Amino acid sequence: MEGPSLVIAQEEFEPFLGRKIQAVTGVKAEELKWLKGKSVTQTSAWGKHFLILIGDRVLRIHFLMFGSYRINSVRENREPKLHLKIAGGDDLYFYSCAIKEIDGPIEQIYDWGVDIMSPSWSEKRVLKLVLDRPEEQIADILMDQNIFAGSGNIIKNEVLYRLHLHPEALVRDLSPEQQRSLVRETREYGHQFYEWKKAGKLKANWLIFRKRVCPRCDLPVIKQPTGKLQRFSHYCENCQFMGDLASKKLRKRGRVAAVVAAKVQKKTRSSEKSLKH
DNA sequence: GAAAATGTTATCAT
DNA sequence: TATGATAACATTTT
Repeated sequence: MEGPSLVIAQEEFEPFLGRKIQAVTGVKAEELKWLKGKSVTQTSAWGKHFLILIGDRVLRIHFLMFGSYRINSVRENREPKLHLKIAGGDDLYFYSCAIKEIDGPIEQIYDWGVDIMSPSWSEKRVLKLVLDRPEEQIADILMDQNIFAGSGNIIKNEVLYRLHLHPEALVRDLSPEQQRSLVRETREYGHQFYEWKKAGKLKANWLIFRKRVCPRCDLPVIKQPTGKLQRFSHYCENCQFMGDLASKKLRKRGRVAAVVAAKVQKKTRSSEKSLKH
């Protein structure tokens, strides 16, 4: 689950705030039985962390790749990690997720300036963090939760495709404009993701992720692990480039090579000339 | 039915 | 001590 989905979760949990927890069951019930009789004060989200505040205690839920939650419906043949029975007859279920109590207050442990979904998101701060890592591949940068909290593999691939950037391009090979648009577009796409997901149209709007051919040029999509993280990248070799500075360098190298070739040619010609004499 | 995949964390090795 | 590789976890989709 990526960041935008957690914002939706947070909205869906609002009706249960301040209502008494009548019963706690599920795999983690024993260690979480202290929840009984209490009520959720607030929920929050930072990146992919779903935070449940109960007074001054904080539960952190991470859905990882396969986690899910249900409100007033159960998943068949599955035991929830946690099931909260709420006064008034509502039920909250958490499946296949990592639940951990953490030490608050959350404002001191989380920096919302890097959360792509937060109103406190700071372009300046994020750009600085990106520029601090000139040698890294941008595919790795977009998965780094300390820089783009909430961004995941879908967001990574879609953003890079939209910007015509190759996943293996290095931060330092991007022009300053490209570096800035990388930062802006990731947040922008996160919000787009949120709207599409709420409308049930997320998959319909994927351009490159899990696609067979490039929607722009019809060539086959490359799918291979990239960077130090070795997560799969989906990209088009024809439409995504290594960055403006990288291509400038290549062009320059090309020009230098051409000049050298011309010199060699000239030299050869003149030595041929002197041989004739 | 195998393999990959909206991902992170703990543990062991270097 | 820090960095890196590997395993563990868990379940739907391809």
